[in-house]
Amino acid sequence: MSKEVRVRFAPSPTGALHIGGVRTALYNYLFAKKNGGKFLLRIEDTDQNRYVPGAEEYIKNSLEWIGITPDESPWKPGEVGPYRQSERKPMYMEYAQYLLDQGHAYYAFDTPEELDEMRKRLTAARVVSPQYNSITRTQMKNSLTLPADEVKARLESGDPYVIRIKIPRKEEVRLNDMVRGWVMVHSNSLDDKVLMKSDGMPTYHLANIVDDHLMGITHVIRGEEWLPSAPLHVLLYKFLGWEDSMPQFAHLPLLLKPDGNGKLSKRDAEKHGFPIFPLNWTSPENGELVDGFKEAGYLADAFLNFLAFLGWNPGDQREMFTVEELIEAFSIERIGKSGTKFDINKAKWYNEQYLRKKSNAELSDYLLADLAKENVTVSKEKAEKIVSLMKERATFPADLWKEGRFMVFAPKEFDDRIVDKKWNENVVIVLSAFRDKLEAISTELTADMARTMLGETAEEKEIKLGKIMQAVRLAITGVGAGPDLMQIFEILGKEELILRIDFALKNIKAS
RNA sequence: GGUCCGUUCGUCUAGGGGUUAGGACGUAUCCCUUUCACGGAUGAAACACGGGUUCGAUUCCCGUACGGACUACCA
Repeated sequence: MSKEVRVRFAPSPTGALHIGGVRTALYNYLFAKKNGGKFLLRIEDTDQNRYVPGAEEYIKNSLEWIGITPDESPWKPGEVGPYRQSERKPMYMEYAQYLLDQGHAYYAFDTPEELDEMRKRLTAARVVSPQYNSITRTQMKNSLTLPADEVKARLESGDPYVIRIKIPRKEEVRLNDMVRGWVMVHSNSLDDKVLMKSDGMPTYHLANIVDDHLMGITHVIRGEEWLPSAPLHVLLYKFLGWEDSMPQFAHLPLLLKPDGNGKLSKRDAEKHGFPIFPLNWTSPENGELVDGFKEAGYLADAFLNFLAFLGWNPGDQREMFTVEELIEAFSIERIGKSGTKFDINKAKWYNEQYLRKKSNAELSDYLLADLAKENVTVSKEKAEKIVSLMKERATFPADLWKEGRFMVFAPKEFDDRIVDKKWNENVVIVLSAFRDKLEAISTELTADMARTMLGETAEEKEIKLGKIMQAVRLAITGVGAGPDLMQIFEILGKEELILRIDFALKNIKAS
């Protein structure tokens, strides 16, 4: 029997969660659920300088918005906590010490200035990539070069030090990535990465391996930017004696800029006017507010569906998926290898599809909320009617109101272009006569009635209805295009219609 | 520069030794609609290049080009 699948999403609380991060979280979630496993959230806050207040909550809220709440997290601890690396600080030294004892790590006392100097010197000597490695470490101040008593003295006197991994020479490091296959790297190209910082905190590399091990992580699904350091991680598992329980790796393709090349950034989002964060984010540093997908009007299920398809596909031609269906269909084998350019049009398309699937009742809540902001109230029933007319033409819930204001507010101005083109005597004749007929009826106006009445009126006046239809629309709505006019008439009702016709007749002047 | 990863329509992708190289977004045209949108139909549009291997390569191999990631006491 194989052990339970456990995966984790491990972001750093350094700011708003980027859409790529959300996708990583989603894939982890889908994989966990597909395999009946657990999805954990671990906060990687080992860099205290980069900690941004509010970022943790933001991550939590973002995941909750799309409904992928972790099974274990700082807010819902399981058995393997704490779930914040800063709170796990005391746990790491033990493993660093073990590596030290095994000769797989060493103390290094070089100051930042000395490191800088070393890099400058190597660059000047035209060394291709200046790094702290098996060659250069022999010229630096560390427990490999310094006499044992000096090392001891330095440690005892509290000299600042870091612990570095001692990368072996001439060793082939290989790993079998679930999306990329075998990746091989020669240890000579690896450098002696810092494992423990001078502030006593582990670096990502150590913390990550220790935590994944201790938390029973079986699969590491993360962005491709980690691929170059994966061999280092494999070495660490080996040195710590955890080779047998080493998780399987899956490195996800990157999300790329929509134009040109490179990794998708906040800058691109601004440039093209689309969101890049799931939720609104107000930077604590400068108070700047960046729009999130949610606030921009993207529906959670549409966003999730869209996100799932950024680098993955089910292998058949379906593309509308609920979370449950995604879980069912998901597999790492079907994740693509190449980077994915971000296309906001596809996101909009998904949103339209999901918007149309929503019931009028549900959608009317959005409309009612928007109306409330302008201190307007209409009945739920009327709101639903408006929504049913508007939803086929909306991309975002806000469009319901933006494009349908005339359903509630009588137009005060009329589109000049349509006035110029379509407004004439015939329109005035038919509209006036229609208005009087409206006044004469005693029942509620229905769309069918309106259609018949208007048709008859035009016939009586011997005017082609087609010639004046758009002008009639203009008189009632102020604009030249929109949903079926007769349906609008029904929703407006005859009193409102009469008022609007009177206003139009009085205020529209043909040029 | 070095290491690693990648490359099918504009974009996301399916496919995989013999296919009219399929779908979706976008786009064009037409139909529907007394408007616009929705919807429907149809079209334009792709295997980066060069060598192998093979009867045959877009598919396998090698190179080249191009793109990307990484190259911190950041994750």
